Amino acid sequence: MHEKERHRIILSAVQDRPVVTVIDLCSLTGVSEATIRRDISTLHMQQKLRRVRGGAEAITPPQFVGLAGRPFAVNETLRIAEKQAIARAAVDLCEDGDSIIINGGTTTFQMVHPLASRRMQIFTNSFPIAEHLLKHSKNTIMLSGGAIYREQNIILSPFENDVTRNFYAKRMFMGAQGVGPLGLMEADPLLIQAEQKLIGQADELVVLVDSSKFSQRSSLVLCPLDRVTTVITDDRIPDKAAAMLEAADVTMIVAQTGGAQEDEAAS
Amino acid sequence: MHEKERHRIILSAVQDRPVVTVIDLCSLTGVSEATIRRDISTLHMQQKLRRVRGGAEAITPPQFVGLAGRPFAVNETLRIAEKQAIARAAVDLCEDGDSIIINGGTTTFQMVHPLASRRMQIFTNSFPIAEHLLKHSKNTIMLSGGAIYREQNIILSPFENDVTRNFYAKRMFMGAQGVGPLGLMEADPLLIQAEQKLIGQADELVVLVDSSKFSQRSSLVLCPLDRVTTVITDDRIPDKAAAMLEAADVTMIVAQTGGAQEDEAAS
DNA sequence: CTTCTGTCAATCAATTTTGATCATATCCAA
DNA sequence: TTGGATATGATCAAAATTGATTGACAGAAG
Repeated sequence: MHEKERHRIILSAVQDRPVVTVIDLCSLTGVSEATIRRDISTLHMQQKLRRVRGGAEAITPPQFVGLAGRPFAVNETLRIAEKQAIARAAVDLCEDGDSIIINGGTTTFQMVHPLASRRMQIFTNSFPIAEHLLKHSKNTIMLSGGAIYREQNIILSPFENDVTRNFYAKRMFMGAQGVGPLGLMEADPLLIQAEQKLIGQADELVVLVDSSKFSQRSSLVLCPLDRVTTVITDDRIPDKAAAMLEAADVTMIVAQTGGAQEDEAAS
Repeated sequence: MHEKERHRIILSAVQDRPVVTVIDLCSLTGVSEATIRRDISTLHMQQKLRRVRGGAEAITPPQFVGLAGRPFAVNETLRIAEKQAIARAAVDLCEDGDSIIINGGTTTFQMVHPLASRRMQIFTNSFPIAEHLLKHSKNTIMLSGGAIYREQNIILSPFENDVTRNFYAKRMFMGAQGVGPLGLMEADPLLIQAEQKLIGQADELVVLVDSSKFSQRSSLVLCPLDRVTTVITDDRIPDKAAAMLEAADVTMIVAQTGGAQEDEAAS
């Protein structure tokens, strides 16, 4: 058994379980404890795992959901003011009693705050959105089934015939990584899959993107612009992008980031 | 039981209720009070929780988020010791890597603490169980789709062809309102519907019921006894009930409520 | 006021884990 | 094949963890 082989086995075992003991790894590899300890030391130096008393544990990627219950810890605070203004404009499109679909994302997540005082029927594939609305609102919440992907914070089923197909709404709200002449773009294939599953279950497609997204380009095209009914963005949208949207016959709503809007806050 | 595992379980338990006593954590982990106190001290230094007299509390004050916030607010504290012992025995049946189904309920919810240090595939229709495991464990979580019923805390889809049909597991764990000669009984038709949807997706059916459930009678029969593989209960089970289970060829596991119990069961 | 109970810190013994050392085995190149 | 370098296994002392015991202390009960 070569060193590389053992290291692969150790790393594999560490991924399988929260903690692996030296003894476990001994019986797994058939070598002595001393060797396993040396291997763990080496891998610890290489940051491939963390060494703990009695064995090793997987290096924990920065806990996204763990700490204060704040999902999307990294992205959450980026352009927060714009996202909140955009999300508020999105909720303003709705009335109590409406059925809507909300696709998971950091921008759409901001819709939960204005939605807290509403009573609507909300279908989502986002666990944090469902969680928040469940705790802080009286909306009816419907959830798509499937596996929970921790990194993306969405629920996705690999099957075609799930409950998603049985829910139909007037509007669907979603974000995007970028918006260009080719349409909506996304970086993560998993998100593409989740979004394409929901598109088609609603009449109108409302896209929430802050103005920086018009200069973003990603590798994967989600859907063409003419499928989009409305784009909500902030007031720093480039003229060229506005023209592009107009040419594609997309309704554009510009949310004012400034304070002009906040005294008529709905209760 | 290694230090990391204990810490996971302690943090998991602390999130569950406003305060956890040292004794609780002893029976939950199977180690001595001294060790638990040392662990609490360590976690207190790490700001992972706050240390209080008699035990520990979460660093974030218990969120008072209305009725639906704390799962099962009323039932939660009833017979908590029995439920925890039963739930622990249930998790002891499983090994890392297993696929299981957990039906929502107050007893099955207690499985989340011993599950915190596991790495398994878990399918559930309970939002609180999914939420807790997502935040405090590394298990793979799969969720059934549908509407979230706030009172029962479960997710239920009225459709036949949802993702539930695509998940199959070795074992399914569930609670019940009562157990009698006719079989498992439940009071809420909604719960019946949810449970019947999951029964059949697993080989073995493991029922978690504290001993008081053998004198309960409810109006609705969920399934006959011969569908049940195993019943886990506590040591106050009446002889008559034990005989009934034996007659029905049901394996019975009696979880010891007291602190001194088997801890060599693992692996 | 006394007693009792539960909690906690300190201490000690037992066990486990670790680090270091050394002898042996294996591999690679000359 | 030989020589040297490296990897492995075994052994043992040091260090860390754990469980049990003890006494101190605070609050409840009598």
